[in-house]
Amino acid sequence: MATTKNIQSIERAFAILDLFQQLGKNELSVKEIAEGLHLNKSTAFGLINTLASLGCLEQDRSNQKYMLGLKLLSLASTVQTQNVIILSVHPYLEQLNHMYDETVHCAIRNGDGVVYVDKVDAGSIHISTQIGSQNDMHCTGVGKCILAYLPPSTQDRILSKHMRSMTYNTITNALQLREELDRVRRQGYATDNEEISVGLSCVAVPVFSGPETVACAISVSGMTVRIRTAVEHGLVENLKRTAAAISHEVFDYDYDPRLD
Amino acid sequence: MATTKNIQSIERAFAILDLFQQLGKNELSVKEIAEGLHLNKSTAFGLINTLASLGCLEQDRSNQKYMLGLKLLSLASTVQTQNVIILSVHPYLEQLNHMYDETVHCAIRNGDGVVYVDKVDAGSIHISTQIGSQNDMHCTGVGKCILAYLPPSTQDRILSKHMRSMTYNTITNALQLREELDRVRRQGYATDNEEISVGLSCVAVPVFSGPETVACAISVSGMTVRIRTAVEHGLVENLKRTAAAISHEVFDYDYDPRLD
DNA sequence: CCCGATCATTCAGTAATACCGAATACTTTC
DNA sequence: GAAAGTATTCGGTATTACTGAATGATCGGG
Repeated sequence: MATTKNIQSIERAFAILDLFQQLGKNELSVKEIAEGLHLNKSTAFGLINTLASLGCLEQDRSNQKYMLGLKLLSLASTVQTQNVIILSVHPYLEQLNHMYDETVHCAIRNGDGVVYVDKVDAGSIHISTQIGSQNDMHCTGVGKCILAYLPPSTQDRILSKHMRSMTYNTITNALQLREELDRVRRQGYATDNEEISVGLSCVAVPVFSGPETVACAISVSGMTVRIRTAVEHGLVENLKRTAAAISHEVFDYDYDPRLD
Repeated sequence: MATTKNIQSIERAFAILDLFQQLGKNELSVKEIAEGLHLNKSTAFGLINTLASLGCLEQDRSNQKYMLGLKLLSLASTVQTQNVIILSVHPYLEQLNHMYDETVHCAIRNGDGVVYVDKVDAGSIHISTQIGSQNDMHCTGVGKCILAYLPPSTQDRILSKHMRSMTYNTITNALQLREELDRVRRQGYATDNEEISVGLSCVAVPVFSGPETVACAISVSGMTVRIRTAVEHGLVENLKRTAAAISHEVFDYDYDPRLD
């Protein structure tokens, strides 16, 4: 990927923006940023000043600290209106939402995690996933769908990392997760059985853009009891059919979703 | 603002990201970017390569073109979970949404326009505003609320620009808009009477963080007939009370919303 | 109210960087 | 299979962005 040498100031600029996420702080001073990234104070200032003048950072006049700017929202908005996958998958999400009145997600791989790129909320209960949020692969339905079809070397790397435990039911053991991924491949869908949040379950399916190539994953999430009922009413088969339809319509790729 | 000289490569990097929005293209080649920004081809390549390795751009392997990356979604997600205004205003939006079952927005000034920073959808009809999208001030309720309280010099600059006509009812005349802004200040609320989209109306109020200082604006939008009915049932007063409550709770600033 | 401490901001010199143009590799088209 | 149009690499160099010290602003304590 990063074949040619990267431009230092751009890397540093985004490191500054990332720092807010990493430290979980909504305001940072020049000093804090400089120290956090081991930069000279005036170097940091130059970067911050540039980012501020571009609207990526904003200064709170009362305490001189900086926070993330609205320009970033605006850029994300463009992503959502331009990304081919997000755009073309959205109507299918709406359709699933109408069928079950549960929260429906679409997620794409991003590095060693997954990013929720689109969401249609249920009418009743709101699930607090954020569009754009980066999530682990091992504890989400969409994550398992994507992980299951990654090349072995990538899988190994991700599995060898520490897997955070979120609930009593999170799979944090590499061996166990491998079995789970095997099952995902055999059955053609993944579940999240209260593995990220107690009381919340989800069913997810991979969307293929080619053989063994997963473009994204879609899922239906909600209260565990409700999801169980939905599964009894054919949720899994419905998701598989939807995924196959997306593969066909959007990616011009056909496969048999094996509805057994 | 831009007091110190900006760092060139960072400006250029964001100019590249902006280019996708400006040209309305979801894919751009190195050549297109270089020409669009009058950069040397290999300079552009260096910038693009860096942005790609950071996840801000992604390359489509089939045609080598680049598109906006998911990293931008992730950054925006952080903005939404960290921005004090967005966070603290959200529950009030929910409350308004529950009362009228109409779409509720919160917008903040960004340069000479406004950015919708939060939205709660109506159950029935979905309005196609994008969180993060930049909008004109002259044809939106929230825009007029914000414009009405800007310092005269800023107002003049914005009013002197060309105002795009969106519908039969859009105010595109500076004199007429000044009258409208006067009314907004006197009445304490603004309306959008099918000025951006036919059939769609909205009522908006400014949220003050200090005397003559508008932090953001909130609005309730929907089909014109429904909004009219809501107004008859006290929508305006409700919005004013909500705005005053936000000013008090969030910004520790009290004023009399003059409910007459 | 003044003094000292802390931090943001400016400035000027310089080492290092990113920029440029040319050369090369790759793709597509005829 | 050649040619045209791109993307990508490379090396020298002018420009740039980095650094450290100086200045300005702000806050708290005496």
